[in-house]
Amino acid sequence: MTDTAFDLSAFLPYRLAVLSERVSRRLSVEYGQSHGLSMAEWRVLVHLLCCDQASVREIHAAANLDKPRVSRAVARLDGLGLLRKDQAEEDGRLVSISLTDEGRKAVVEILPFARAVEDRLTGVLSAQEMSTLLDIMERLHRVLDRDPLARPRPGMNRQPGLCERDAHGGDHGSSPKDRGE
Amino acid sequence: MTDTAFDLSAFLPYRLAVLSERVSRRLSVEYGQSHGLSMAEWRVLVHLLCCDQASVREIHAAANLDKPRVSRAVARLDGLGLLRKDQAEEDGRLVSISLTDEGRKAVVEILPFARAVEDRLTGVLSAQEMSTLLDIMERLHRVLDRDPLARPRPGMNRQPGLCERDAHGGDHGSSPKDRGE
DNA sequence: TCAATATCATTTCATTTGCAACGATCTGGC
DNA sequence: GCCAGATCGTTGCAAATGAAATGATATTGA
Repeated sequence: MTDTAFDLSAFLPYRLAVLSERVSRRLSVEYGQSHGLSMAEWRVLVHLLCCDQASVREIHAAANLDKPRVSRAVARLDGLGLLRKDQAEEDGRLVSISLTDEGRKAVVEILPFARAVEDRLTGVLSAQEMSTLLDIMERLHRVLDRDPLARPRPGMNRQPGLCERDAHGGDHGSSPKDRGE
Repeated sequence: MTDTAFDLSAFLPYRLAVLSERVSRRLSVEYGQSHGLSMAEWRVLVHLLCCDQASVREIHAAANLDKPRVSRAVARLDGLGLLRKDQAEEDGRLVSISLTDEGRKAVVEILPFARAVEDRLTGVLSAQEMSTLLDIMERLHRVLDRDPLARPRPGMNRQPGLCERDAHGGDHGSSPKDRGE
């Protein structure tokens, strides 16, 4: 048992972290340097572009950001005039968040550059490799889905490509408390 | 041109970030709850187990941690008695960092659990899928290697599995300043 | 109707983070 | 030998982070 032999650089969690961080940082150049946005703010804007109207909770669930981060990102974007916060009519607790024209303009401006970063990455993969990669990632997620010590998977639990529209239709989760949100 | 259609959950950088963060957080349970270590501290210990003796700079380069993080992690681990800081003889600037027996004991204790997390992940992949995944990740890195706006790739630049032993043999980098470290 | 509980968004607060600056040390040219 | 420039590790400091607390609103059940 050669238990003391361990190569960090071959450790899958480490490799994933290194690649992911490098990609994320490269992407952040596109929304950071040109528009002064943080990653959280970028994700909020992108999600709103797709969903058109969402609550803090929905963004939290769909963009892999904890609630305080969403709340602060939304507050700053509101101050910048990139989005609007309206009180939801059907539920006084919810905040209905939607892009302003200026906000939409900003995202649409950034989008091609973000796509370009992604395209350069996917450009070195064949269609089948891409499909294999997504399949592998999905299966790794499923391992964690079965692991009680792992966090629940964010967003994209339901049909992919569908932007959650069931804002208030009751809670799907099982945990009784506000814990962990 | 359907420019306003954009699904965050299908965006590769986002998918990578979500998976990586979930895996990292699951792993952190193993070294965090049992030994009260942070991710930086865990990586420092693991690197030392392999390299046996290293400087802050080497750990910084090999473990994907910026210099202040390494410095602080090392300081805390020193306070916990898990490692030792000696002044390097050949260069008064360098600090020679090495595990204490207690430190080695701690890593070796954690290692099986870390491996178990990795094994559950890799367990759902065939040998060929694993090989494909590593190949794909390597190619994605190479895209960023060619991108001047991306960060240089950390560590594992040289032969994989080789623990850097060229502590003071001159600088390999090209940038003239202390910038970005 | 009213009390008990749950959910939503925000805020509080202690900690962590990361960039830049710093002092100390080493190297190379003169 | 000596001085300019580079590198090493640490620290300062402002900003980001995240767990828990808070206040407000909804829902449930008696």
